[in-house]
Amino acid sequence: MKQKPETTIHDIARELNIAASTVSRALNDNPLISEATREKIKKTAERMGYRPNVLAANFRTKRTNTIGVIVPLINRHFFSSVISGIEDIAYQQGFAVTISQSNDNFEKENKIAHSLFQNRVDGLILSIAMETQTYDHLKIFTDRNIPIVFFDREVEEIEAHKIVVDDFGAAYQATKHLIDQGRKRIAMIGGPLNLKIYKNRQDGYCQALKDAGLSMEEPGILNNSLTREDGTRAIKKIMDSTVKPDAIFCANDTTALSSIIYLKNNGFKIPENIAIVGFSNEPFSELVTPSISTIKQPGFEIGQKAAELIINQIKQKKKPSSFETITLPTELIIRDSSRC
Amino acid sequence: MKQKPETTIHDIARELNIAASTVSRALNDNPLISEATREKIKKTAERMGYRPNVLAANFRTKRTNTIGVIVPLINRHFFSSVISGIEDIAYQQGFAVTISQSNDNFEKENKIAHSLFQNRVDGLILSIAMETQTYDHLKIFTDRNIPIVFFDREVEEIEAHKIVVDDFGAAYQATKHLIDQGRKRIAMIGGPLNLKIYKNRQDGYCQALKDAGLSMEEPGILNNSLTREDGTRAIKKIMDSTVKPDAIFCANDTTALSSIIYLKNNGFKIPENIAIVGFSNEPFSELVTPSISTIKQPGFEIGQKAAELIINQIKQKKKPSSFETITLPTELIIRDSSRC
DNA sequence: ATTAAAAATGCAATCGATTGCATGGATATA
DNA sequence: TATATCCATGCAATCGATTGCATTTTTAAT
Repeated sequence: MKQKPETTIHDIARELNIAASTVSRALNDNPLISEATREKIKKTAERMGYRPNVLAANFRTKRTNTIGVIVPLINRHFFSSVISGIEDIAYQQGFAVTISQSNDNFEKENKIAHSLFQNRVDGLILSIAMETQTYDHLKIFTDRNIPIVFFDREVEEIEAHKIVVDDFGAAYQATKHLIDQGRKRIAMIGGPLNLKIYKNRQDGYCQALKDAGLSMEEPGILNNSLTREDGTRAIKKIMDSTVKPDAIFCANDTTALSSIIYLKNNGFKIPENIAIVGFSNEPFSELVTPSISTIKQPGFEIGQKAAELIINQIKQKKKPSSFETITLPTELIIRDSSRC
Repeated sequence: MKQKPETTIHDIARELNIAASTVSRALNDNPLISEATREKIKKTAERMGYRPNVLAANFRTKRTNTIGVIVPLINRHFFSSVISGIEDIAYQQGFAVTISQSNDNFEKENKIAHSLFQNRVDGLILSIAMETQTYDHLKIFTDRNIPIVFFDREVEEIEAHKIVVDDFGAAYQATKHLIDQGRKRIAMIGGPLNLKIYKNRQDGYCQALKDAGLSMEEPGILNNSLTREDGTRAIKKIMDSTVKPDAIFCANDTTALSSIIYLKNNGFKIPENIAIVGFSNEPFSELVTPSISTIKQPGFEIGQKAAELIINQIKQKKKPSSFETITLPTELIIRDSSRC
C-alpha cells in the first residue's frame, strides 16, 4: 500500500532512449514532433501510467489554466445560473473554474481576491460585493495584466469587459407596467447606490414616473441592503407613511417577498390594494402566493459570454485595445402580484 | 505600463547578503532563524514588494493548501450551507477551497474529480452525484493517500470519514408524524436507491408503517430522480391509482412541491385530503401555500465538521487507523402541509 | 552527387522555493 | 584553556516540465 513513485517525462524518455524535451513536445501535440514518435511516446506514457505534473507545468509556464470566479452568494439563482454558464464554456476550452463567495462582505472579497491572485488564476470573473467601495484588491490583477471581466455588478473605475443587463430599461419597463395597471402612487425599495445596477434600476423607475407625469415624494425610495429583514423594515416604514402607495417596485425579489408577507399579514390585498414587482426571477417568485412579477435576467448566457471574453483575453495575452460593455436583454414576467 | 519583474527570495538574499535558504526559513517563521534576522528579512521583503510564488512552493512541496469540494448543485440550500461551513473552517486554517458542481451527472463528476486530482488538491470533500455508481474516479485519490470526506451522499465502497444525518430516523419521525395525525394510507416518493440516503429514508418510512401496523401496497413507493418533473409524474401516478393515499412522504422538498402544485390544481385540499411532508428544508418550503412540513438538516455544521476532519487528515499526513461516520441530528419542522 | 532547405530531435538552462546536510560561531562545561 | 554542545546560517541539490537554440537527420532541388 505504499506510494509508487510518479512517472515523469524523464522516465519515459529513458525508456525510449530519447530526450525529455521530445516527450514533452509530443505530449503537448507540438507539430515539431513527427507523427510516428508522437504516437510511440503517447503509447508508452499510457503504458507507464504517466500523469502530467500540473504543478510543475504551471510553475514553469506561469499559467494555471484556471479562472477565478467571485460572486456575492452562490445560492442565489441568478448567480448560480451565471456560474453554470461560465463552467459550460470554460470546461469546453480546457479551463478549470474555482468559485468563491464574498457573502457581500468586502473583507471576504478582499481575501478571496488576494488568494486567487496568489494562486495565479489566469483571469477573474466577478460581481462585486455590496459593501465594496474601494478596488485595490482588483487593481493588483490589472496591474499585472491579469484580465478581469465584470458581470452584473460592475466597477466603473476599472477598465475591463463588462456584461450587464439593461437595468435602467428593465426597471423602466417594470414601473411602466405598474403605471399601465392604473397605479399612481408607486414607491420603491432600492439597493445601495454605490452599485451601479441599483442606481440604474432607480433611475429607470424615476424616469418612468416622470414620463407618466407622476411623482412620489413620500414615502418615495427606501434604500437598503435588500435582505429579507431590510425588506420588512422598509415595507413597514412605507406602510406607516402618511401617503400610502398603491404599488411598490422592489429592486430584488427578496424584498418583494418581505413586502408580500408583511402586507398579507396586515390584511392588505395583493395586487388589489398594492401591486408588487420584484427583480431577478428567483425560483421562489413563482411559488409564493401571490406569485411575484419580476424581471428575468439571462444568467446562463451572461456566464457564457463572460467566460468567452476572459478566455479570449487570456489567450491573446495582451491587453485589448478597447473594452466593451455588453448589455443583454431582460424580460418582464407578469404574475399575480401585479396583474389586475 | 510594462511588467516589473517579480521579487524572489534570491533578490532579498542578495540585497541582505545572506542565503536564500535563510530568507525562505525566515518568511516561514522557521524557529531555526533568529528573531533579529527574521525581522530584518521580513522588513526587506515588505519593502521590496515581495510576493511568494505559490506555484513554485506548491511544486516543491507537492502541496497546494487547497481543498476540493464537489456537490451536486451549488444552488440547493442544503449544499450551499455545507459549502459555507467548509469555507468557514478552511479559511481560518489557511486553506483555499475550490468548489465544483456535478449537476448530479456522473460524467461531470468524473471530469471534475480528475481535474482536482491533476491539480493536486490536498483533500476532497464531496457528496456524490445521483447517477454515480462506480468509484474509480475517487479511488485515484485514496490510492495516493489523498484524504476524502463524504457528506450526506456517501459511498460505502470507499473507506473514509463520513458526515451524515440520521436519514432513517428522520424519515421514521416524518412518517410517524403523519401517522400521529391519523393518516392510514401513506405513500412515498423516493429517490434512487443506489444512494444510501434514499435507501435509509425509505427504510425509515417502511419501519414507521410497520411499527404502526400499517402497510401501503398500492401505490406504495415511487422512486425517481426527485426533480420537479419527476415529482409531477409521480404524484399523477399516485393519484391515478385505485387506492388513494391520505398522506405522502417525499424524499425531498422539490417533489413535495410538485405534489402540492399538482394536488392544488386538481382540487385536493392540503392537508385535509392529503398531508405532505418533504425533506431538506429548502427555503421555498416555508414560502409556498401551504407551507411544507420538512426535515431540517444542519448543513453549516456538516460543512464545518467535514472541513475539520479533512484538515486533520491533511496535517497528519498518514492514513487514520480507523474511519468514523459522524451522524448529526435532524429536526422535523411541522408546517401547514401536514398540520390538522 | 552535391548542396540547400526543411523537419525532427537533443541539450541544457530555467522557473522559485524548499530542505538535508555541512559549517561556522557562540556558549557552556569540565 | 580545551572540548562538547547548541544555535544560526549557508551550500547546493531538487522538484518536473518547458523552451530557445544547437545539432542531426531527412527531403528536395539542382
